[in-house]
Amino acid sequence: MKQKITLKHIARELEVSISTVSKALKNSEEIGRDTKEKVQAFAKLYNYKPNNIAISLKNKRTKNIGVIIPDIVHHFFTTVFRGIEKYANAHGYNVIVCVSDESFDKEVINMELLANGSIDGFIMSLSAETQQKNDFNHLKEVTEQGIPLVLFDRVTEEIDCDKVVINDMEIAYRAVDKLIKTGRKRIALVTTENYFNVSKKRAEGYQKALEDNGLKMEERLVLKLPYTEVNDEMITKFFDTNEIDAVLCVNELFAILCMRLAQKKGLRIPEDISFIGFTNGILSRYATPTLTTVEQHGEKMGQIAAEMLIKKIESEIDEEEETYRTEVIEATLIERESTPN
Amino acid sequence: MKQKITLKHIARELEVSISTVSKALKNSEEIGRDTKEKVQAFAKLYNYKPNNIAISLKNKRTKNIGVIIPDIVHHFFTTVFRGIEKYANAHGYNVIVCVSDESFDKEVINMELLANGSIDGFIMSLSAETQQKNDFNHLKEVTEQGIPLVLFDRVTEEIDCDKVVINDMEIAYRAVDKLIKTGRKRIALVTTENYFNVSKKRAEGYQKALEDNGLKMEERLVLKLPYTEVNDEMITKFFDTNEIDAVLCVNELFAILCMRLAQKKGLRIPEDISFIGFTNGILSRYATPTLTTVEQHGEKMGQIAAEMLIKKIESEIDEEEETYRTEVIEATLIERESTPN
DNA sequence: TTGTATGCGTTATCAT
DNA sequence: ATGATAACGCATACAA
Repeated sequence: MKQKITLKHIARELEVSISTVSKALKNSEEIGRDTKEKVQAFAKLYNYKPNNIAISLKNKRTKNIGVIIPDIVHHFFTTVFRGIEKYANAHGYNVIVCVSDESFDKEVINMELLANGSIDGFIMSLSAETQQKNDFNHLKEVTEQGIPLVLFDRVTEEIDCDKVVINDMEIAYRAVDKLIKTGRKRIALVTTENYFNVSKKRAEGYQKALEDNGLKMEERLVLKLPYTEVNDEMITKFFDTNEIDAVLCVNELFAILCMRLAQKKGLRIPEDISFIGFTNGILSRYATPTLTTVEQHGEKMGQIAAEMLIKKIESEIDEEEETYRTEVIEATLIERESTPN
Repeated sequence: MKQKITLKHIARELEVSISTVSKALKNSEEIGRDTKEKVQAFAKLYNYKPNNIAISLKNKRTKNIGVIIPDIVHHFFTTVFRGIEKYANAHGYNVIVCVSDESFDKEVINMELLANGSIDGFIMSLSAETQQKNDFNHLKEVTEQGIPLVLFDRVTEEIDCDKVVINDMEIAYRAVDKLIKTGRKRIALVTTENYFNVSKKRAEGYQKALEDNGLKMEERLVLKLPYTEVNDEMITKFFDTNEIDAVLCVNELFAILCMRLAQKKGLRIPEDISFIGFTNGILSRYATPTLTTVEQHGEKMGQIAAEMLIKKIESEIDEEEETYRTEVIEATLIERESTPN
């Protein structure tokens, strides 16, 4: 087992001082040509690489980014993560991921753990429970310590920091408007409990589009499903007790589930009923029929989040008069078979 | 901005020495009751938390695990990752993820970077390119340095280390055997290029099942698709030029694509043709018809990999007579609508 | 009971 | 041109 070699080893072996070795390896002008060559050759031979931890301690810079997301087995988050990882990696940063699992406690614990020197900044999306409790003290503490933070998608106005979101309201508006333009009049909204910030925004867009087109929003055309463990009955009952000719779903899975049950009921898609879902994931592309969706550009979102974070990390702005941005990414409607054209 | 507080700050403020503070916070018996209380109270008040980096440097232990996977937007890897993350987190470890993006170079670069002190051990699945090149020097260097390594799924026999795999050959055998038992005779295999270790194993199981049942394997019933950018034509042509009554696909996506095109051709599933795919992902559950698949138990795989790694990290075994295990997880056949029952 | 000194691996400042 | 020393934050063996 060849142990990792350190400056000290090289120094001892070559009978020079540690600082000479350090300088020689950095090609410092103040070291003699032959000494430099000797040291560099030896270092190459034994494959010397500086120890990251020691450098982190010295520089008070870890070159690590902490990413905290609610779930990793989830197309959208995965996509954002890819964007983060790519950008970070290309700029010399590594990524430490913690999954909050939609739990407030896990989010807090992980955040505090990483905040003790392991990372230079955070990128995160709030857990369901955190949004529900409306408790953001852990975020506040981190920002007060001067650790840069970027929130994406599931954000909160309670915290002053950089944010990346999509134009949820506008794109929901456009989606519903589009449904109306194709003659649909009884348009349902399938959503989650509205402590989800994004769901709320999407519902607003839905409502506004209806009203601007002279339709009024009916509560009974809004179905709120639990975030996990959806059961078919709720959906079936919803379709049975309402005449519906179009549906906007706040996520892909809800849309797929609804399409299935609607089809089972004998409805033809898109002739009798149209569907649009948020999250342009893999299901949308391969469902039958294929689903018209809102593309959230997750990878771009991640890339921008990473860009904002690294900029903050590397800028030397004197606290206080700090300035924060909220970047809004334009979502795109991807039209497929579930809506007529 | 309240700066992170260190032992030094506390010591200075309380006019005691750093080591007294250090010991007091560890509740050492050798510190006087009142001093301890004073220090602990102060530390709590200012929310003192030891700096992870400093501890890492001291202990030569980072409590970080490096995970290198080919792709993160991929159900199987994501699932394994979740298993790793959960287990690691529950045992006090954080996870640094690097995505090799199926590239040999990225794999090498990331591995070398992390190996310089950032992590205590690696969990990885080989990139496509690495398997193709059959070059594992980067793995060899890491293990020679005494850094524990666990390979999963895409493994190689060239490297001596712990491994976690599924019984690819057996489960492929069982799948094909099952197809035969339901009367199928012309069974196709849709696979990738066979430098993928797992694909090769699955092909072996396929062939053996045929032969054990008195059928012989025909090359023209084996379709090799490129790993990315599959085009429909290749598949269509394959179905047009061959009479086929069942298909085994080495992944979920291939199965979904094939099912679509078979249906387009007018074949009924599973009456005219059955399908079984590897990877029990989200597509399988929501495709029409739903797909019978091989469940690879990714989360369990990740959990076991993490368990093996952490055990190695924390064991004090004297190099040399080290012993490595290969854990084989039993895959399960999940029967759905794409096969008759 | 408390404090001093040393070391983890590196770099930077200041001698020589 | 080279080396000694201090510092990053913490822990611990050893003195006092």
